[in-house]
Amino acid sequence: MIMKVSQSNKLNRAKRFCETNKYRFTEPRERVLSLLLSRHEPLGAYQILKLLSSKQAKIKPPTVYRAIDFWKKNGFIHRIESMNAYIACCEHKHHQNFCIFICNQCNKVSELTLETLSQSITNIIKDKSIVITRSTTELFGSCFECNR
Amino acid sequence: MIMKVSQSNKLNRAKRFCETNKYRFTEPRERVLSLLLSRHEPLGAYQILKLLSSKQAKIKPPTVYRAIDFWKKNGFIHRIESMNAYIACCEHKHHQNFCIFICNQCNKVSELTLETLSQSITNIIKDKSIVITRSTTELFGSCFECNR
DNA sequence: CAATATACTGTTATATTATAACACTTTGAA
DNA sequence: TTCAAAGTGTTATAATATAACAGTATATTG
Ligand SMILES: [Zn+2]
Ligand SMILES: [Zn+2]
Ligand SMILES: [Zn+2]
Ligand SMILES: [Zn+2]
Repeated sequence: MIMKVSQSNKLNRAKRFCETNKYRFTEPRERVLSLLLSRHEPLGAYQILKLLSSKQAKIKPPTVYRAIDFWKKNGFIHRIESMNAYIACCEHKHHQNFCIFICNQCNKVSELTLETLSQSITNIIKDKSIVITRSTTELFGSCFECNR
Repeated sequence: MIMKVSQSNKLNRAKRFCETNKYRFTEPRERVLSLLLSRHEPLGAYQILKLLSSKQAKIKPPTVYRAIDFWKKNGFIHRIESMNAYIACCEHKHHQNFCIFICNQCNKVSELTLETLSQSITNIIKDKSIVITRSTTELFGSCFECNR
């Protein structure tokens, strides 16, 4: 698979992450993450399944879902809840203060860092004395490019 | 079904909404909305299905989904994307500036009005010159009551 | 080196969530 | 009364996700 430098960088980072943490950088894990890195658009689990299967070697759902779960748990991919789809994380910094933006027209995804968002969530929490352990924000619309 | 005043108020509002807009306030619609109003917790479509079915009269998935879609489209119920579940709208005012909070422990849902949230989204949009047509924010954690 | 524990994969089967398609019914308006 | 539109009932099936269990790869330790 031909990939851009940034993609192979990210894959290397993932590999190093595995080494550091004594997880295995196995074939299904590598293939799933590579695929998501190579196409920066949301892919459903069964799309991934299809794209990784050849006529001879059919991959099965659990193989894909396990790899997805592994990378998701470790912050390398995100699930887009309102689409049942997955994308490779493009930042790997924030993971609290971010939201996902999906362009309805070109289908591209970006992660927006939103300090003010997390700030406003923090504020409301303080008022209501609730504790937040997880949050997702997903925005749909049209991106800069599609917009002009 | 025994219901609190506020619930029957909301049901009446829904009924009036239908009259005003020439939609029909049909039996499946009424039953689905009543159920969601009576239990203010997230219910999956198939939970609704079960709760509305008796031994004699089994309801089928499309019946439930149609009612859900109808009320959702018209702002009377919300889908919680990260749970594949539905709740009755408890406010019916905002619908732009709100997010859903789900308590992991008691499973109660509340809708939080978040002007600052929409404000911070607005800001980021201005910067990036993108246009947002839809957004969801879902927060998970523990509520005031479960928290002390 | 073997023995063994652990993490991971392969496979089959099945659960869960959602929709397509089409015939039928209700309702209101022409 | 006829007709169009909105809505329901029903069957079948699509799309998404997980359970369960046997087998394999890898690292540890005796
Ligand atoms: Zn990310
Ligand atoms: Zn675009
Ligand atoms: Zn609401
Ligand atoms: Zn609670």
